[in-house]
Parts: sequence; structure tokens; C-alpha cells
Amino acid sequence: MSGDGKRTISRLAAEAGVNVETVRYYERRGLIRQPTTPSSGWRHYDNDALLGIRFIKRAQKLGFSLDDIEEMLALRGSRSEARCGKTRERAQRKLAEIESRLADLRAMREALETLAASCGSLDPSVCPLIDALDDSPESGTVVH
Amino acid sequence: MSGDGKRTISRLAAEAGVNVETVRYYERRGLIRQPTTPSSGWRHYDNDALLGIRFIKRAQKLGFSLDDIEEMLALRGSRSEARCGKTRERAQRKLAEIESRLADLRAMREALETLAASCGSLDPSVCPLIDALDDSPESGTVVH
DNA sequence: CTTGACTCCGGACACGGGTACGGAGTGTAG
DNA sequence: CTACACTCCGTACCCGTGTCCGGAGTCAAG
Repeated sequence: MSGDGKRTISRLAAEAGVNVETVRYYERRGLIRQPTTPSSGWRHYDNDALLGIRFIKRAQKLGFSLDDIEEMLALRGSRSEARCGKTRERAQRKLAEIESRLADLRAMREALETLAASCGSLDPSVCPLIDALDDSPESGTVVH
Repeated sequence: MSGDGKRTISRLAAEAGVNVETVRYYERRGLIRQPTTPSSGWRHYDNDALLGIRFIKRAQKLGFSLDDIEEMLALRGSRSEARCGKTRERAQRKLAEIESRLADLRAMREALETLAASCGSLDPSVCPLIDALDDSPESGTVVH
């Protein structure tokens, strides 16, 4: 593997494909822990920091806010049997959200496929894209 | 169906679950067309406007920006055979993006399931969530 | 030891996506 | 015809998510 040892902040940022300032911002927000407060000196980051940032970036692309992401990351640590129930419940809620996004995404994919396939041959007043995501009031799920 | 006739802006906003100002904002951005410029008088909106807003809101939840959404909506109108190839190509690009998000989302779902299932029984140093989205350098896709 | 590239930190600024405000015009129920 | 709620429009403002800046400290090569 490439060096999975310590790295300075700018190397970390480069490897994660983000700005140095972004790393510091995530630290301030507590999304990645800042390693061994340096009390004068530079900080060094291990692979966890790198994976953490990549996770954040991916989750963002899926429409999750940093608050959402914080909540998900919090699930990580708190498996100390004690508040296990709570953790489990949160995970379930996130899972439901993910399922819903998966469904929407699949609908969108299908719509785009229809759109691409039917190119030129379709009545222009019809829009598969929009129709696909028309949440016709089936299943009383209130999406608020 | 519920009244699919004309509605004022505040009714539209209420039905779509957004603020009136948001509707106007989308109009300004050209995401929904504003009906029959009223040149003094009030505007009335049909079902298309409603579906349009709902589409926007869904797509946003999936991590697409308003610019992305504009591009997708543009696919709708331009099936006039002439620039069909271009449209098709754009649709393909969007499709690829969607596929990638689907994959990420599925990985995340699996990770959360593992997390919930293994609650308490797992070595706390392991984090399925992060591991799942570790884009190990398989397939030389440069994600920039 | 000097030099130059890098880090740390606080605070200011930027951009996307809205949201609020306020004054003038419009619809409509009583 | 009047009251009152609602619309229209421009502008200013707000929040989340970074991004830039500048001065002081740190590390490593020569």
C-alpha cells in the first residue's frame, strides 16, 4: 500500500482531494478527530483521517448534510452495549432514509433511460423525468 | 384527483411544501416556467408547476445542485431530433452519475445494516461505515 | 544558522440556496 | 365600495459549507 503512516495536513488534504482549510474546518466541527494536540508543533494524520474525509465527501454527494454525517459517524463509537438500543434505532432511521433515496434514484435512472431511448420519438408534452418522480399518493407515507 | 386546475402561488407553494419565495426563486432561475406573464394581475399555476417543484426537491435530496437539475430539466424539451445526439449524451452522463450514487448508497446501506446487526458484539476499532466507503483503488477510475 | 516552504490559528470573506421585508397593486366577501 | 388578504417585485439578509488571509511559529536542506 501507499504510505499508511503519518502525514502532514497538506499531504492529507492532497490525498483526500480537498483543501487544507476544509480539513481544519472538519476538525473544528468534530467530524474528524485532531490527532494529539500538538501544543506547538505540527499535527500528523493517519489513515483514519483520510478515510473519514473520503466518507464525508461521499455522503455529501448523496445529499447528506454535515449534521447528518456527524450523526452517522457517532454511531461508530457508541456500541458500548449500554446505549446500544438507541444507536440501533438511529441506524434504522438512517437506513429508512437511504432506502427512500435509493428508490428515488432508481426512478430517476429509469426515467432518464426512457428519455434517452425514446429520443425524438416521444410526444414532447410527456416528461418521463418528472412523471417518474411524481409522488402519486400511494402508500400513506407522509414525507413532510 | 385533487383539483388539477389553476392555483395561486401560495396554494402551489402549500401543496408543494415549500415557501412562496422559493417558488419565485425557481422562476427567476428558470427552473419552472412562469405562466402567462400577467402584466398586472396574478399568476395561476397548473399541475406541471407542482410536479416540477416536487421533482426539484427530490433531486436535491439526492445531492443534485440546482444547476444539475436545470440540466436535467433541459433534457425534457430538447427532443426535437436535431440536437438529439447531444441530449442523449448528456442523459448518459447523468445516468453514470446516478449509477455511482446508487452504488455508494447501497454500500452505505450495507454498512449501516452491519453496524446495527453487530451492535455491541463488534470490535469498536472496526467501522463498517467507513470501511464500506473506502474507495480502495480498484478500477482506475479517477474521481478527481 | 539561515532560508524557504510549510503549519497553526483566528477572523473575514465567498457562494449556493433560499427567506424576509416593504410598498404598491389586485381579488373578493360582505 | 370597502376591507383585508393576497400578489408582485426588487433588494437585503441569513445559514451552511467552505475558502482566503496574515502574522507568528516550525521543520528540513544547504
